[in-house]
Amino acid sequence: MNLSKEIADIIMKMLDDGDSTAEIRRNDLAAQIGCVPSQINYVISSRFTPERGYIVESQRGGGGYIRISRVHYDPSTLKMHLINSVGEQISEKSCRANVLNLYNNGLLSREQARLIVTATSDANYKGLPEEIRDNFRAQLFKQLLLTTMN
Amino acid sequence: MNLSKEIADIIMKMLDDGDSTAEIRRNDLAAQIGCVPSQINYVISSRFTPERGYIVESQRGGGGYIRISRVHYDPSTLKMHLINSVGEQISEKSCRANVLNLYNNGLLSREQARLIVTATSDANYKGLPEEIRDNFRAQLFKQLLLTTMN
DNA sequence: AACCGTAAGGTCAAAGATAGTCAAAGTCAA
DNA sequence: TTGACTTTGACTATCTTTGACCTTACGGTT
Repeated sequence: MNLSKEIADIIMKMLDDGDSTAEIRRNDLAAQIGCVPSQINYVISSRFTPERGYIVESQRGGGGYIRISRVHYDPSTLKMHLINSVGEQISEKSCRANVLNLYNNGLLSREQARLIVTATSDANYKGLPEEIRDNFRAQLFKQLLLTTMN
Repeated sequence: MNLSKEIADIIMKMLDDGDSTAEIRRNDLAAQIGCVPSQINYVISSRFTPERGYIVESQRGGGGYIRISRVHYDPSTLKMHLINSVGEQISEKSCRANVLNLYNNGLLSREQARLIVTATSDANYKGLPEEIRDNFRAQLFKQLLLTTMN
């Protein structure tokens, strides 16, 4: 297992244990794991992002800390944001990434995610003219997202 | 036996052994077999495709991996019969009726049924040439049903 | 209050570690 | 001979790890 995952797991564990809040001392954690302190920052900025539903606060100086908390956004708000941000076209890749993201955030069930990925896969667009696939996908993707709301 | 088959066999074996999931490290496997790493990609993209019931996830960088999982389905279900009975084309109406039927028989969750109806509605096929809509719908419908079979 | 030293955490870019893509070359059966 | 499938490797993209240097906070001292 790589360092980043190890660190992420530790933080996750703390979040699950307590009240959805993990407070760490960067240097101590780094020393405990045996890595450079900035590695902690890397893990936080790559995995505990606001998009994934985390809020991070920190304080420098003596008695400093990093506090990570998990928040729950209103699912339909997030989905509406996404729908609005998808333009007239979307690539298969980008679509898939968005679905994965929603799934990881618990905004789509596994079943839903799977169906949406299938419905927006180029593999199933055989026979559709290349130049309209991304348009069609965008249209369908937005509609499918809407279907998962309410 | 050629390389590709050898690699495919190894992955198949892993899928059979465990919980229908095989996680490999591309470079290691390539070294073990004695081929270039990209050969692994070739095997995966030619044999472990979504159409054949596999889902592939991967991660680059340190601690990277390729994870292949199989979605299995029970061929004796109504779904399989239905899939086999859907030909090259299907109308929106017929499609909807089938979904409703599956739902009423508890073979699809409400969520799933809703998504499939949306994905196969003519309302979302604006921009698609009339003459290919039913073909397209049939193709997508079958694939979506497969996706729900896991 | 102003200053200063120490104790945190923050940033950023380079180096390292994997995986992905693509096209050319090879193989083999029809 | 041809076409589909396979094999290779150069090049690319992405994620991780590390370390040098920067900024901020707190607590004494003057």
